Amino acid sequence: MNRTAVTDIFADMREAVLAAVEAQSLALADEVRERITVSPAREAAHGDMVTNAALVAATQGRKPRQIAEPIAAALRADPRIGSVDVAGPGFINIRLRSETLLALLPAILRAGEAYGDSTIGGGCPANVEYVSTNPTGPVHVGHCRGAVVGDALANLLVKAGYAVTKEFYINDAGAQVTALAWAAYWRYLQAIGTPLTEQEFAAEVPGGLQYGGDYLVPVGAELAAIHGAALATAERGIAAPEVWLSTVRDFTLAEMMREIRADLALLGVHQDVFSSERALVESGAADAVIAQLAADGLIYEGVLEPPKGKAPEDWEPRPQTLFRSTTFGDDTDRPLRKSDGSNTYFANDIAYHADKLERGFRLLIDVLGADHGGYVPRLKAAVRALSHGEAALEAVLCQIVHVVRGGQPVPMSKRAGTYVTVRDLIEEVGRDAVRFTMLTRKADAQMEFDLDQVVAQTRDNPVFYVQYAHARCRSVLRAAAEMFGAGATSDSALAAAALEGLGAEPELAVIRRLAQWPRVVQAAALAREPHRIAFFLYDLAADFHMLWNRGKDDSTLRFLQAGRQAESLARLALVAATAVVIRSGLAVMGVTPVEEMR
RNA sequence: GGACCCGUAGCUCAGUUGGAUAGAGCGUCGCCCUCCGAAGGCGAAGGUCGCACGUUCGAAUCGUGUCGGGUCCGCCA
Repeated sequence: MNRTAVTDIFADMREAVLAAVEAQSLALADEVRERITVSPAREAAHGDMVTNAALVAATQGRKPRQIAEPIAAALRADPRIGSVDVAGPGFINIRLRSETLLALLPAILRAGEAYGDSTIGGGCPANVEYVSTNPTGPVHVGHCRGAVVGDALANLLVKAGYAVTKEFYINDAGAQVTALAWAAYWRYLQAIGTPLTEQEFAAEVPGGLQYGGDYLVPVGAELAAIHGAALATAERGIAAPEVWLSTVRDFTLAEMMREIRADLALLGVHQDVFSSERALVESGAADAVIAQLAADGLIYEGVLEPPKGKAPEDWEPRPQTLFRSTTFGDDTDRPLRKSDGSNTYFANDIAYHADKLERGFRLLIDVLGADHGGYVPRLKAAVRALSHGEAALEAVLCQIVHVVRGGQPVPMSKRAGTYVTVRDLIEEVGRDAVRFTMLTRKADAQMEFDLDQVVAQTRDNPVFYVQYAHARCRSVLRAAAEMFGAGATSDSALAAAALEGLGAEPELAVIRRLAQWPRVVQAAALAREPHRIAFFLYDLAADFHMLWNRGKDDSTLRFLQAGRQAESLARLALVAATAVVIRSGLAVMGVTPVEEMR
């Protein structure tokens, strides 16, 4: 649980830079200090790292280039640094001694997959809520992206030092659950041999028969096996709801949640807490939280303005119980009670988030579909009001996924129940391809999921490309174990290998990339953007594939040097460290590293 | 009418939270296997970062406006 920061050469060098700046008797305000960064050089000609320290610390009297030079001089005294120069408007370019870079390899091998762990989360209790759906059917591709993004984000936050709980909110309290019960009841009547036709049955259902998919057929059969004909009339027709509704509803809900959890398990998603909206409602939590807000003067009875330009036909002003969300930046105040006095979904959701706060979470992240974007401001307002500003709600919005095959859209019809389920998707392309591909776009960008591309074994399929790099690493290490014995080629043995033979440019390029892993983790965690991990791994794989191919032209770059064990082990340390970082990244994404391609 | 998201190479997308000459893949063209996995690699061509102002040493990134695409907007959850 407790993550400790492991080697982070960028953080180390930033400390050195700050010390060098302060040695120039430059007083740094905290906000100036914060803005000083040490980042990878964009171009190899600039060295390994660049800092903006002189640009940031410059004042009217002291121009960037003037203060850069003494800072650079101070840095030159650092034994880890090879050379330092000042360029452009006042950038300080740092080139590390190659020994400094090489020393990362044993550090990475000793740390293993813990390399990249960070303490920036500070143990902050964080709750990541994702998938949260109406339990009315199997998980389909629309939920899939949120499931993967939420799960990877939670993993990422763990790696960054947050105390994370993964949570699922079961929306099991609304009218659609009653509709689900009717649909299951229909399958039950069919199972016991009702004389009713589907049309005759549907005519009796309030709101019409929904959820026509055949996934409820087994549920109906099980109900029949358990209850026989006891839930129907003597003629096997529709009995009074008091006879069957709560029984069928509860049973069906349990079955649907079992299905959903099984689907999520196929995706590799295992959440810690499942919270029931129904349980919350029945406990009276919504009324309690409304009373709490009222005590703070944030509740009033009022009439909302109709939306401008798009007033519904049947609009008529009605007094409602309203929450002053405008106090916290929302556009309009929001209703908590319907005109019949029952609570809105929003009221229940406030109670749910109040519950999270009571459980001690200080960072709440909701992973939602983009169609909930308009709902976020009122929820943020509620969390700010309830926590008196001590906790924050953040929303990660996932845009829609279009499934295509060979450029043609795959039709999805929810009404017919034939829409693409996660189960179908995983059967076709595999769990790892689904998870990785879902993370190859920013969450808030629309995505095309091309069924053909994600199984293609070419460079334009990032899943394959990254897996291939790892498989190549493992392949070399297997060959090395044959050659030198498994004892000499384990990660721990390689961590002790002498590294003098290393240091050619393509090798250093890989090590520079490995060096970035901790700061990638931090930046991705702070931005709540797990997709950055996927792009980092793709870049690392590219560096590694390049090195591999350079070995074809230049035999000194080959990993296995016949008859030269010391040189081989030095290169194997680089290979093993690369494999470690790929595994570390894939672990965040929830993707299995493969030993060989098939 | 309003809110949120997006707009970067012919196409699909990154861009390290304000840094230097804006990067990948696909597609096009030209190369590299006697050799650890060529399921790969190297190179060339391709750009007014939608547009216009503004903020400052410096803008794809921040602000305002505007155009285009998407999502949403009181008793649905």
